[in-house]
Amino acid sequence: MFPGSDTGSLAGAPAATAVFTAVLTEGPVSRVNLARRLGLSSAAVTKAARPLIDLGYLHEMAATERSGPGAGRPASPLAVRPDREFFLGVKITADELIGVVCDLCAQVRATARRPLTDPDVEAVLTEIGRLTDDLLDAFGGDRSRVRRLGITLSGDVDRTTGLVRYSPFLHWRDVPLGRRAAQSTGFTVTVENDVKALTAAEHWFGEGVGAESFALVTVGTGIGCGLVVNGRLVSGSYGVAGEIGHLAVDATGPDCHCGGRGCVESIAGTDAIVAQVRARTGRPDLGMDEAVALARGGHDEVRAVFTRAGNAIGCGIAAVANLVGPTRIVVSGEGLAAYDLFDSHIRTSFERQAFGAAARCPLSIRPLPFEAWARGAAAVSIQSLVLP
Amino acid sequence: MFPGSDTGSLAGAPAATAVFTAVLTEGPVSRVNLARRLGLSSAAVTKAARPLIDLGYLHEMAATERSGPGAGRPASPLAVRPDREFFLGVKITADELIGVVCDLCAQVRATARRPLTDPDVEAVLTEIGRLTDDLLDAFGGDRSRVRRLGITLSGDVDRTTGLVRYSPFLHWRDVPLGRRAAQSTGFTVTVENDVKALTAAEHWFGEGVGAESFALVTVGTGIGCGLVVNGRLVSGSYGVAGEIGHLAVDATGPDCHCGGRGCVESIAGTDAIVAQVRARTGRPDLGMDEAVALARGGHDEVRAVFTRAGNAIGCGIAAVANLVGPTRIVVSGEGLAAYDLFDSHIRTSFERQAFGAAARCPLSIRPLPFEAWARGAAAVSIQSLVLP
DNA sequence: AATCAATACTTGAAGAAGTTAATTATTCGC
DNA sequence: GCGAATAATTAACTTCTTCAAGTATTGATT
Repeated sequence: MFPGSDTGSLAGAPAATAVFTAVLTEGPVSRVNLARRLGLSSAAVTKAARPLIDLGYLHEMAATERSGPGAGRPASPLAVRPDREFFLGVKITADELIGVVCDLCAQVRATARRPLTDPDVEAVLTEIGRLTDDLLDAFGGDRSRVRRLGITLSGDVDRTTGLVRYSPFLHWRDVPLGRRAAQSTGFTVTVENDVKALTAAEHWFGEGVGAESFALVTVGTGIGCGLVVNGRLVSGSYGVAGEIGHLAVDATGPDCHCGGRGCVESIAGTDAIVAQVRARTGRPDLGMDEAVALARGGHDEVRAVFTRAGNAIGCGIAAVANLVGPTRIVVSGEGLAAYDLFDSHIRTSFERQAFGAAARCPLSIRPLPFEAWARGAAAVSIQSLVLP
Repeated sequence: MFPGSDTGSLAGAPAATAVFTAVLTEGPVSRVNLARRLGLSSAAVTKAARPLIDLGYLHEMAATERSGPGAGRPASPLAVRPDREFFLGVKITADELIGVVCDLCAQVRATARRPLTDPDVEAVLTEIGRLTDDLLDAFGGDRSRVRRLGITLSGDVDRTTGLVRYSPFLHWRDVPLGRRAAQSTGFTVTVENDVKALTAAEHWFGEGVGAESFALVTVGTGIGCGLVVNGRLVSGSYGVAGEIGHLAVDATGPDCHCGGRGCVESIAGTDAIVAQVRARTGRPDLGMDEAVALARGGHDEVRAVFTRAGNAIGCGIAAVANLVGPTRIVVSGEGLAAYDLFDSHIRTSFERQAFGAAARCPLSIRPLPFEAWARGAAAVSIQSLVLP
């Protein structure tokens, strides 16, 4: 198939795939440098790079760094042409679709949203079609360069077939979303679980770049975790992986809706926090924003709820560090809007509970921009260029 | 290098390595079957198999299964010749060396032990030399077919270089054990962490065969876990992985020697159990055997200690299932001598705490024969034939 | 300015590894 | 015995990669 064809993926030639992926994720690199990193000869890199350059995916940059005192021919580092191709990303939530257009470097070029009222498959497909139209309008660039669409949602998804095995919030079972969306939109479609997609995005284009293993923790109503181990996303044999939210961290903790007890999510999930704050303040109508306001205002009992939540999250993250030993960990999600209330407790509890040198694992705690989830969807679409 | 050379490893030709590994782990298989599993053409399998047969590692078996109603030429399945080569395995513990001789199929052919009194590197090397001599004597077979030695111990080990980065129980730091043992014994030496080696053994030759992901939990004084994800052993970026013993499962639990609180090991480790039983019975001299006897005899308070321990272990295992979603899990270790006291509590707690379909993960709970640890060492030595 | 050493990249021949398609081998059911 | 079905092998070819040699470009030295 590749090289030469403008129709499909860049997969097919092992070295070409490796070269493209390395340039995409690790920025401009010289051929010699690539050869060292990939365990190839520099001749192989030269040959693998040529068709990628000819197709417009890569180009040579002017030399930047001087290579030391002694001289030598300066490198012509290879870099990605971000404008070569654009990618749509759509994240399906319970009440809306969030969409972005990204370039080849996963930079967001346009965004759009649409409310979602009906979880029926046909209705969702229709809305996806409208959203992609909106996105293309907002994008304004060359539409012929937009050929791929990534869709993500919470649930058990088979990326290779585009099948949604089970999605609780949409009440879907075995929906061939990839095939259906490809038919209705005409794009090449990739479907992936939302947390895994966000993890993949961070691994290729964010703080996880270059990490052999990596974890991304999302904090919100649910608490999830995406894992990269030995350079590959962890999928889980029974459709379950990264369920950090249902680790048991408190034997005397509350019963969780999952059937377990003392789960991280039943202590630190957004809903759980609100429930606890309501119980302690005796105000059954109170929401998250008020809870945060009370805590920031110094209400001791409410603060204690956030402290306990932060500790639970820290224990969960420490569990990830102790079990799989990621090179780095990113903590994110809409639950971190109240970031200041959690941050130090997460860190303290993580450092106490991480075993030995695992405590050295760098922890980035930061909220996500709203379109990050949709960017994750676009990122898996970018990955579909080179992954099988 | 390979094919043709009798000197080194069988690595070098990707397909040959894959074929050999598949035949080794998945028993006699026909070439066509191998081709399907490995994604190769049957021609490629034929070519890859020939040098392995010529070197005496594989042979053709007589056809066994009839291939259905309609007929066809019967397969000549490829099988491993167990006697082609033998492997030494040595596990270093705090007070003794345990050694085995295994054949190519990881069947134990001979065993030996030596007490260890001095943790000094030179002393350990000397004892390893004596133990391998004892093993060869006990083996009685063709010594020229014994060329590889695997050594395992608790601690942070770099398998690729044979470096023991840190081993607390021997007080070793940065000991090049692989190189030293190779010099002193003349064997090709592989060094690996003991739990990882046992996991690898179980993955290639035990209950983990064929599993894309797999976990082995060892229960004893320490509680550890080896993980295989996407077919590869998990190493951990900071020398930490599989530390299931230091997951926090009880926010109100005892302080652990690791600095954390409510760790599985501080509740369910052998030492922790003994300490709790001593405290509850007021008998400070009591040992594990007496504790087990009391529990079996129906002493309620002592039984409660074992129940709590089983629950903690179950929570830890559920954490593994929720995070990495292994295809199957084996629980083992000397702490399971009192297997009957744990078994049901481990299962109950696992099933309660495993999220959704993760509870379907098959759990094998069984004690280990004493030489299993040394067999793990031999297994990594067998793996060194084909792994880089 | 000419030369040298160092580094980056390219080229073409040669080799390794895999594929396809045709061929041979062996069995069952008729 | 014959045809259908399955397994294994062979041979020609494709693809990818390396090796060894050569070209390109720079800074430092003379």
